[in-house]
Amino acid sequence: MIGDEQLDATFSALAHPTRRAILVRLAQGSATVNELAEPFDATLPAISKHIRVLEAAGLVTRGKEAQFRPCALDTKPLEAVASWTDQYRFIWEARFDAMDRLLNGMKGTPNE
Amino acid sequence: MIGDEQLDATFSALAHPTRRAILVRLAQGSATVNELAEPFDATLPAISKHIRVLEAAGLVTRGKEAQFRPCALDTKPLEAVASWTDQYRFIWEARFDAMDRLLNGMKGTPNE
DNA sequence: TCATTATTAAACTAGTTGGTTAATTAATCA
DNA sequence: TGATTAATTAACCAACTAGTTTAATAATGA
Repeated sequence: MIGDEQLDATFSALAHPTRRAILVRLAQGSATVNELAEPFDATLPAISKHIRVLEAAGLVTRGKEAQFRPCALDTKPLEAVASWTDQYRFIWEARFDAMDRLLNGMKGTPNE
Repeated sequence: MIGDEQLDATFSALAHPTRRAILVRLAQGSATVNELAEPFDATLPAISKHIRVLEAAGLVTRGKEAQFRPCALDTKPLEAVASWTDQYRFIWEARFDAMDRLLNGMKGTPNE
């Protein structure tokens, strides 16, 4: 199970496009801070702070190799997000099913 | 498809426990602002502001009935979150599969 | 009309966020 | 050792967030 505070940290980490872009990059494998910073206009300290936020949320783990501090993705908090959203899935699937019945002209509704 | 800004708004709306609790309540059906505020210690204006944030993210839609402004859940942004997290699913499923092979003593790995 | 109920607006505050530049730490390399 | 490279820390700032209290709006009901 995942606590409220863990979800707070995860959602707020995911709320920034730069941080989401960093995660997309890390999905392809580990990278150093400089490598991660390269595609962005922001300064290195700014990226460093974003990485910290991701780390605090448990989305990124860090190693230590020579003068590099390689970052790696940890998907556990994303699994937690996925199972949180799953609690609403029945609602949008119900909506989808209703749409589907409508489009197919089959009324599987109570009054038939 | 969903833009970056839409995801920003959605994730940051979901980053607050009070707002997530409001959504849980709304999953059971529409409610007025006062009904939504009832379980919390916060003042009514505070809850009103939270609802606005949810509304701005498209997670809540509002009606107008007499002096009530009933809130209803809209799951579209949650679907967007679910499909965003899905792009990482292969990673955690790979991890799960590896764990599974390990526990079952079957080495389906390259060197065999 | 007047009082009540539901909700929002206004004004303010403390704390956080996201960014900057300049300085510092720490490891490698010549 | 000294220079270079990688990354963080410090100090600062503007904008935003989450909350408050008090006041206003708007519809209902006596």
